[in-house]
Amino acid sequence: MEQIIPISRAKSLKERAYDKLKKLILTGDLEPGALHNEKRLADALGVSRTPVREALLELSREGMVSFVPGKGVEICKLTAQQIREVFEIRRIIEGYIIKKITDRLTDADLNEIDRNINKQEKMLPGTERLAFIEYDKQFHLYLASKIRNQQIESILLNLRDQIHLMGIRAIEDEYRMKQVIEEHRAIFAGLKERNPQKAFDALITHLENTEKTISAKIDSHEKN
Amino acid sequence: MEQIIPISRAKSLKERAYDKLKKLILTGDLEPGALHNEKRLADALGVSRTPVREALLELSREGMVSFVPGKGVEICKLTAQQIREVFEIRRIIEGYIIKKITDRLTDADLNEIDRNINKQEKMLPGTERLAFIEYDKQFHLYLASKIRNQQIESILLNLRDQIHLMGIRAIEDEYRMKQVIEEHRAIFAGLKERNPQKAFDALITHLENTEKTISAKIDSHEKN
DNA sequence: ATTTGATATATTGCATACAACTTTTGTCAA
DNA sequence: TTGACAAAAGTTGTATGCAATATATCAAAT
Repeated sequence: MEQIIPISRAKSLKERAYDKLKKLILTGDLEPGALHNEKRLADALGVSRTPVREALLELSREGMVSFVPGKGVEICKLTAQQIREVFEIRRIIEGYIIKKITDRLTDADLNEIDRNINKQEKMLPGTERLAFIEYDKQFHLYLASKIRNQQIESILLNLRDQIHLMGIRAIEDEYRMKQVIEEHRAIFAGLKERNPQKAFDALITHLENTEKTISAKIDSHEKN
Repeated sequence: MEQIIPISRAKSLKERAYDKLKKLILTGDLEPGALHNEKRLADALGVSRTPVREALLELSREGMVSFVPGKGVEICKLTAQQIREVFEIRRIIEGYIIKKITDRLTDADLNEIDRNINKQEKMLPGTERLAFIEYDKQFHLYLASKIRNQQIESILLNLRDQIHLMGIRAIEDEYRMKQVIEEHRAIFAGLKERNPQKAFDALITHLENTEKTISAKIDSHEKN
């Protein structure tokens, strides 16, 4: 029996350019609102314009950058409207998911979720925002994976980049991090008790609090 | 005051290639499962590979085609799983939308919806599937536009192409077309009465019936 | 007959050159 | 000083050629 999916296929230059650019955006090294052109980005990455261009097209579809005719590509800024929209979608979809999966989760699933929360908590004193956000992503996407609907998963995966971008700006203090862990635990409690409504309510509370935190931070940043 | 958005800006070759290819796929002229290569498609469209390639990348992201290494691009087939997934998302999102907009719709909105249904009905005797599907699209997207969440609209817009593909195969008889119109009227009735639950129930019924029709057709087609 | 390996063929991936378009700059006139 | 207009610079859009890679073909050996 052969391995169908290669363990680690060689990545194309386009994919590497995509990964690299996305990372630069998500870490904030490419500042929102800044203009860049394909040539300069290509030179910086040491490749030609072609793969960079294709990577940028992909990023523009995801809303990370936008092409400005005659000027270059702009690293997208977060707007209050965008935040509102993202969290409205999350409440709809993630809310639906959690109700549907509550009594389907196995003990192994519950353990996995519990482990995730514990690891996130242990890592907390260091205040490594990027790692913290990564754990948050795992928590939410793990729940989504249980619904067995790839298109829903990919919708949430796309939103994740925007959420990451928001998180990187909003989660600056350890206080909110502690809150997040408590809120995750509340969701977990609902799941463990096989109580869909409780899990749902905890999730909505969590999403609303997160949205508030982010909105507050963005508003104060926008005064420039 | 200048017009910010040009009335009809010149479309790039990439955009025209995208439109053309999409049309060919949606009309069924490019058969599902068939393999094509960039060169041949480029020649057929009378442009170079570059814009065609970028159009194909866009289409692959929308799930209309998929790149098969060393062989070409494959026009995607519809699977039973895909149908199930699309309609699950529609129930979640469109269901949420209709509840939220019911008591926000103006009289003008209601008239617009009514006109849409009437036009669709009038056009019916000719049994023009493509036009019929277009009216169906307008009906559902008009409701979606009232929620004022661009990201939700774009999610549904993306699904629309898949729905179109399904519809083109499933809506073969005039009987189902008449049913669709009745179901749209039932949704409209709920909206006009400002009764969210009634509108919601009618929508869910409509979506479930549509899914059943499509699934039945696809199942019988798949026996080959 | 089957498997193995080498060769040939087809296709994409990438680099590069050029054309078309947009913005910016600078000059000249009112 | 301001406005219009022309020239210049910068940027993307597109075509094309070549390299890399994957698949298909065919012959030879087991």
